[in-house]
Amino acid sequence: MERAAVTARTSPESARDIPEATVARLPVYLRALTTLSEQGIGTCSSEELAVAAGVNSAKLRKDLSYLGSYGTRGVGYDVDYLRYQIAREIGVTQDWPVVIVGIGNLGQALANYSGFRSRGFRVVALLDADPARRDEVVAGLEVGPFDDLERIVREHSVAIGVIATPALAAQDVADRMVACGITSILNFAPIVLNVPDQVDVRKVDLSIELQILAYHEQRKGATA
Amino acid sequence: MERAAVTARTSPESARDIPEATVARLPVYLRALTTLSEQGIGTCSSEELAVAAGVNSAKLRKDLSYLGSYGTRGVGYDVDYLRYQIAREIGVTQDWPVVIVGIGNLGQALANYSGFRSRGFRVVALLDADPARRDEVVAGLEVGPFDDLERIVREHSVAIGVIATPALAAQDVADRMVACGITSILNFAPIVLNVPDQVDVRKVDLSIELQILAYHEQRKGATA
DNA sequence: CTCGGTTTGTTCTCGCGTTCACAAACTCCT
DNA sequence: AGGAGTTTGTGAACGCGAGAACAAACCGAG
Repeated sequence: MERAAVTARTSPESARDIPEATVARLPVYLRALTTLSEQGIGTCSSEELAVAAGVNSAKLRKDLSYLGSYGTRGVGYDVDYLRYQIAREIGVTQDWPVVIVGIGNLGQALANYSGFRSRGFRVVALLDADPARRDEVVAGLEVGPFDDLERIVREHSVAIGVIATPALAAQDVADRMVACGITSILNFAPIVLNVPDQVDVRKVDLSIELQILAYHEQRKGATA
Repeated sequence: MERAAVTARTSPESARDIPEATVARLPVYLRALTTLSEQGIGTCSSEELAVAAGVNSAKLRKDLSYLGSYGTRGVGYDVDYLRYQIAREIGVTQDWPVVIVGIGNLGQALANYSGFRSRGFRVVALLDADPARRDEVVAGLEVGPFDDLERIVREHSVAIGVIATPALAAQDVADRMVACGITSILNFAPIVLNVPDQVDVRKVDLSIELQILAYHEQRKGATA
């Protein structure tokens, strides 16, 4: 498979601009490939992978083409090879340290979520401002005071923070995270965070998702 | 999510085709308006509301224009009036009954999430296939057997189901939900669900969100 | 009543993302 | 070796959403 090296352009590798929409789908492909691999499937066509990932095959091929030419015409894709290439592109071949702030119901659920560890993320600390939660052990980690944030980030070179606090505390937590040098935030609090441009924020909002479903549900009822 | 143009004609109001991107932002505006209202603010301009919602004001005005003309030129929007109009459009002026299946860490967190009740959703049942979880009381509700699904859906006219099970069980749960008449599913399991076209599915995937952050994080490091 | 200042609703343009369709490239069979 | 059958990678067309810009509409002062 030295062919890949031939098609490489000016930059050594992986420095092309990948569209945001494609980036959002790469993890889906990665998961589908992992499933296929676990089923002992060594090769798959773009059509098979597209079905497994829930997209259309043309889109899949175009997405993969941004990474390079990792398939073989007339044959398809080598499952493990493609899986590695996507993982490398996303950056989950090594582990990313993650800190979770706010260890309520949701924070505990996140801490216990096995999908993180198996997908390139390692929870290095659980922090909570509430002294009542201090020293509880969740998922094998002691819950520490929020003020430990700076030390944790420094010692573990944490770049990614997860906010699972109530809405009122979220902005303060975000500010502190940014001050400590965290540059990517996953926010579960139902509030719009204000952060500098160079910091990436992704929001997961449960009630918004339900409201979107409710809108469509309402329209279904109207036509019936 | 392709929403077919079902009834594009003949409707008094609020039946216009609202773009999917706009629908996804309406709940954000709704939340921002609620916050403003709680602060005692009676009127706001598109610029103020846009800042509170984290979008640009031209986009906000365009979004609102799909609903109708609810503002006053030279003045702005009446906060409570606009809030009601958006709530009505989304369909959260009445309560939607919701059933949650899979009462592990995440399911419990969801059951306890107060944002549901306050935003037009009412959790009517918690179900789990595991007998060990049976009869536990979570958020004031007894955890019932998964086989109760059909009865619950019928008795409460449930249209929206939440799946918080492990990946392996999720497709079976979805199939059963569809068979019972549920037409909107919020899926937290890391798997692509296969459902009929008329059923809406929204996916919340924690590790995918983190992987997207990791991709950008990796690129930041590469340039620095 | 009129005029200046303000803010909405809408039109227009541009860029991104999706999809189609097909040439290029590979395998297998004869 | 050559041709038939597959499947990838990509150029081109198309549609949707974002943002800029402006006319229409409203308020208040004089």
